[in-house]
Amino acid sequence: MNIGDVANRTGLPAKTIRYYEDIGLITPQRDLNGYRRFREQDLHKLTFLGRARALGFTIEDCRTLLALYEDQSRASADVKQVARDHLARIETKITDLIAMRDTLTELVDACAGDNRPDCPILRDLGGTD
Amino acid sequence: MNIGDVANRTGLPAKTIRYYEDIGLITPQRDLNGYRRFREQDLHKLTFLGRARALGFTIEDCRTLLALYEDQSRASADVKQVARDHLARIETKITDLIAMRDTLTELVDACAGDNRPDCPILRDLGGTD
DNA sequence: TCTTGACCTTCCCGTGACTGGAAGCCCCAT
DNA sequence: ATGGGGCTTCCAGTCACGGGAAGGTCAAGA
Repeated sequence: MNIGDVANRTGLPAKTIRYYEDIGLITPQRDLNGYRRFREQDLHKLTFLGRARALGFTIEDCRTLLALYEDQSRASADVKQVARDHLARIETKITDLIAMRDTLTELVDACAGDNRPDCPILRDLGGTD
Repeated sequence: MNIGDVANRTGLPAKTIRYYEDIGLITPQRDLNGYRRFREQDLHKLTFLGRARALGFTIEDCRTLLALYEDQSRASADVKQVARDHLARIETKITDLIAMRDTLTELVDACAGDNRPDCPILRDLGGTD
């Protein structure tokens, strides 16, 4: 299978697939003409990577998870730890974003949004209290 | 005032302040020895930038907001629009992150986290349904 | 057989908002 | 004069790709 077919079947852009090879996440074979030749195993890995990335895991997390995935003697505790760390980072991000959202919502609500210059948003940012 | 004092008073790293000058957000004067000399006006702008960045506005948003801030004849509607667009982006991010969090939480909860290899997290990622 | 167009290859640059570090100048105190 | 801290510029790296150029390959149609 060529990269275009793999891109179609995995939903990953060809560029991304090449990038994943560059950084050693996958190692597809090569045809005589230099084209990458993907086997089912590669497709499977790429699907794995696509899902892990969709869950927000970093590339390095993905590398770890992929290694665990392939290691039949892994301990599920190791996988769980990676996921839990990632979950904690996500929780932090959500908390931060919600704080931003709340502040912004207040400011937006307080702003008349007309053609006059007076604006609580700018007042807050400028610290003109 | 030199950059170190400004960094202390604004809480922004000196590197960041230099960067903001590089990209034209501020234009401090220079002493004869080449040192940046900051006036109150610069400090005020930097504080503004610090707050706007803390609310997650992009640098380009900040550039726009700063221009509006300095424009005495602005319409508050323009400010509000920038803030509302940003708010919408934040809401989207929050939604995405919450979806990730929920999925991850389910997976983490389902994983025994012991020394056996069986793991629902990897099963899900691998799509072995 | 030739050509067209879709595919594939590598390589390099750009993204956002900085951060780290090197090399070197400046200033003040001892 | 020497030491230490602060300042300067410039270059490179971050993360996970995306855009685009220059060129090789392949299958189908005229």
